[in-house]
Amino acid sequence: MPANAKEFELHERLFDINATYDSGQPLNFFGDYSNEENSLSYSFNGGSIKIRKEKERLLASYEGHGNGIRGEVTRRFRLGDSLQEVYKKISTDAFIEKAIMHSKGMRLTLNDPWETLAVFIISQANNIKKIRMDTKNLMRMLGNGRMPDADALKKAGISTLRQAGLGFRAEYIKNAAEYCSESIDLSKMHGKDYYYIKDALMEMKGVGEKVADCVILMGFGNTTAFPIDRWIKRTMEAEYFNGEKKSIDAIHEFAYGRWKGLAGYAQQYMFRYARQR
DNA sequence: ACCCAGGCGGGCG
DNA sequence: CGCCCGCATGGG
Repeated sequence: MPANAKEFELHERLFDINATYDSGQPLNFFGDYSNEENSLSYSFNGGSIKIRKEKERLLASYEGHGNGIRGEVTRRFRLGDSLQEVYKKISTDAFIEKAIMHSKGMRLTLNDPWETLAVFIISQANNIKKIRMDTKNLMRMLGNGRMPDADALKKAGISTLRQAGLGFRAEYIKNAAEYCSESIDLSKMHGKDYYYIKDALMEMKGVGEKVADCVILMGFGNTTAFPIDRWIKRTMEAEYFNGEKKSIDAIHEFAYGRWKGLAGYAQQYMFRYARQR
């Protein structure tokens, strides 16, 4: 650790760093994980934050100038949420309990809304390895190692975006970048109503219900949102509907009825469990 | 060689 | 509505 990186302890024991990283959340795409020291790092305010565990102690450090790092980490990993309380409330049946046990200590993360929107546009009909690769390409080519903001992406040519590996999603990203730098200000939408944000996001061509729900959950922190991708749809149909095909609307209704304002947590645990099984 | 991937828009019946 | 298809690209 460099001399200017002061390390401090966070008093949270229920935190599985590997599960949190390896969960298809935005930090899985623009953060870095080290196997040797079980640490997760990501850029913040021109510097770099790293969290790691030593025995059962959770430690964080920051490389660069700045303060408020404790607040950033607390907010980013939702340390204000008691996972024990969350588990108690969403443990409605044996299946979800298995999913929870499988990733016990996985934190839901709260990320920058634009960055969340961008990575989940890239995620369409894509796999996690390649989403990560595409994201890193954008960071290297257009963002000086950080996720490029809407302005930077707006100025990029479609051919550049295709070079980054985005394929047909290049048009969607370009479109979203224009919309977010000209027509709406995502940073002013925190705390707004679920449907208000959802409608605003879905104005963009290339942003459908799934991507919008991901942004509401992981970009705005509304845990009512329940993103339904192909894994969740298959899993929900198998576990809760006797294997019958169900519409997205029907699954949403069921999930909200069952897990209420914590449906997003249930979704994240189910997603990781389904994918790793 | 083939199939799949944290979808979405558009066209068709 | 629901269904199906193409979309671009790399990994298994």
